[in-house]
Amino acid sequence: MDAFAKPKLDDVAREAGVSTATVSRCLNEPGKVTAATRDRVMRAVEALGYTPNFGGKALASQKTSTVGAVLPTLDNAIFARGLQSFQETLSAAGVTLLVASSGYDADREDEQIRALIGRGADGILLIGTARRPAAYEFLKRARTPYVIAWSIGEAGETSVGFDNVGAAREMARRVIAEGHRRIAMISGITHMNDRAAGRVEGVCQALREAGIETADLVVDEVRYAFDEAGEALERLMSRNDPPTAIICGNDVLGVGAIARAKQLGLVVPSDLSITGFDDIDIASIVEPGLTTVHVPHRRMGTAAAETLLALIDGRPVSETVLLETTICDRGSLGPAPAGNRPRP
Amino acid sequence: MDAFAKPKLDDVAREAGVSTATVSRCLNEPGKVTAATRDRVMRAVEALGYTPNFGGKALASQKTSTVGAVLPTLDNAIFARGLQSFQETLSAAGVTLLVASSGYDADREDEQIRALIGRGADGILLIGTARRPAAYEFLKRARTPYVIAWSIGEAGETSVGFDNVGAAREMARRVIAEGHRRIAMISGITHMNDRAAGRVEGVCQALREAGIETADLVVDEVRYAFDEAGEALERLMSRNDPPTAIICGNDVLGVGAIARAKQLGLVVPSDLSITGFDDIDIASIVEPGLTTVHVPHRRMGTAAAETLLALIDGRPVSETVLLETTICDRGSLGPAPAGNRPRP
DNA sequence: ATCCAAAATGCAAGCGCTTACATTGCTACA
DNA sequence: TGTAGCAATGTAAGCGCTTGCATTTTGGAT
Repeated sequence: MDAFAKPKLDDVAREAGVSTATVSRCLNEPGKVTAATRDRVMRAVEALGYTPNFGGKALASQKTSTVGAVLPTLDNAIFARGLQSFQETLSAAGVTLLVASSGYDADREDEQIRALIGRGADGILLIGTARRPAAYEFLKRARTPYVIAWSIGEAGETSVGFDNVGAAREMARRVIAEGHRRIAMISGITHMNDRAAGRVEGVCQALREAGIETADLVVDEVRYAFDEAGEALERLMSRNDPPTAIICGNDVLGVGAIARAKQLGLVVPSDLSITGFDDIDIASIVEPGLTTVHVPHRRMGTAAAETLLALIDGRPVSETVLLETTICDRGSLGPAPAGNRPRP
Repeated sequence: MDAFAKPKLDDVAREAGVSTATVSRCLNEPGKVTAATRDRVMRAVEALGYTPNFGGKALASQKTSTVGAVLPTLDNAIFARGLQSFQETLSAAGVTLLVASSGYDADREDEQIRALIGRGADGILLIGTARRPAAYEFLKRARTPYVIAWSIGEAGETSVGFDNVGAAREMARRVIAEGHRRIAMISGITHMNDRAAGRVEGVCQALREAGIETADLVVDEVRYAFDEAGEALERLMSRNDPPTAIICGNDVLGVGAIARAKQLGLVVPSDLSITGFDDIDIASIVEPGLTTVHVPHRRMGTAAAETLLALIDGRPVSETVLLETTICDRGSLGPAPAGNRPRP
């Protein structure tokens, strides 16, 4: 073996005085090899600094021990946190993670799914259910198993998530129970985003239950960013009938709204109640603390990984893993003001 | 072709009435093929829903169009954010990203580096310089190019980072300029973490410059978590000579410290000044805003990706890309209290 | 000692793709 | 019309590994 060439299975076999088959078995099914041989082989592997060639392995075994994940963005703590535990679980199983992000764009998501399939991902993690049919086509055609997280998928799809509609409904009920009637939402863009849409839907349901005209619900859709939430808040508060409570689609929006409300001289929650969704760190750092829906992101990541691994191995999985959410009361939601609040 | 089998190059070739070589060229070097042929081939690809087999491709071409990144954790906005732009840049170049995390553990990092090399990563992104020699061994042996981010590497290493020592020194100078003399640090664990160590070093340098005994500098090392910072703060403030300013190793610690300080009834910055490092979202959400070192994480991610891609393609790269940091004044650093503050 | 089943090992055929080299089919010019 | 020269395409040899099957070895049981 040329000193500069990377050692291959053949070299190890020669060094150890066995066949390539035995070396391969040593590495992949050590139980099938005598301790003595295994020892000799391992020593040779060590001596030569052998690392299996990925392409060869993937080609011969028709699997990559790699799974992919397509997230809207990593730049939001909820996905980063979920991904972290997802990755840890995979890593413990000897599987590596391919990461792609779509920037909340359906076209980009299609592309990324395709790319991951092309990279030989044995399975894929997807966020939410709303995407164009083409994406599901690729997956089906490639026979690549996938798991949907953050939402509950349709029948026949495997998913690990929580009830976005129900959780938002519950939060809205609390808001209503505090006496609020003029309620608004700052939501993420609902187009092609079932989680954002579900949260709006949940709020609508609660309003209907309470006999509040849902046509009156003002929903201001913005991208998930502090500033955007701040601007939405200003828009909402400068209406003729400003809300007394604003339900935000997630914590980034909630915190952004609180920050701007304070800048405008509004006191939260006595002038205006604000709620969030997710329960990320900043929800407990901001003042007042953001009352929000706690979502078990880490557990979701772990469960998603376990489910996906099972799917890949052909082990049975429960089609749906439904995680519980709870409401964290931190102070940003309070009773509706008694009289009419002056406009800012 | 069996209707259930995945189509392969052969199938496409047959369908289009050309050889596999031509199909391959169509896909990889379209310029080398007549428009008419290309058309016919593409139509066949489309009709069959062909996707190249990753293993085959990797084996034959000896590259994977894949790069890896080993981060301490994704569960810190700075890494998540940097990784996001890193990934975007790669994706634009048709390269996919393998992600692994070490949990700030050197053994785990070794493992992960090995795993990524084993997965055929064409290049690897590493955070910081402190790791055991074995890790560099693997990289060298596998001849896998790598880029170090977040720090400046040694000569011969390619890195994209900033001056941790200098930035911390600058911050400490500011603190000293505000009249503080009893200064403490809440630092990340410095063992095998050159960034954390560098920040401590920077503070020491500034103290020396100012003629302050560095032996007096109390450094409380904790893991990067709000609560840990809170506890460190309590420890520091219950000393006989509590500090009037605490320089924190990053924003997570800084925000955790501010939160605990407020709980203890301390007013920041009039009773106690606190500074951070990184400039993540929460630094501007907490009250008072955290005076901190702004690090251009996104630009770092992008630059790291560009550098790594160049390295892989054998294009020339500048060994070191040094990014500027700036100090963001947000209010948590103020003048040292005139008299002695009562202990909490 | 002998024989046999079971365990360990070896042999060699692919896995699906790229690419060096050979071949074919043009164009253009004499 | 013949042919040099080049572009387009085809041929086929690997790339490094896994694995079904054949072969050898092992360790009892007789």
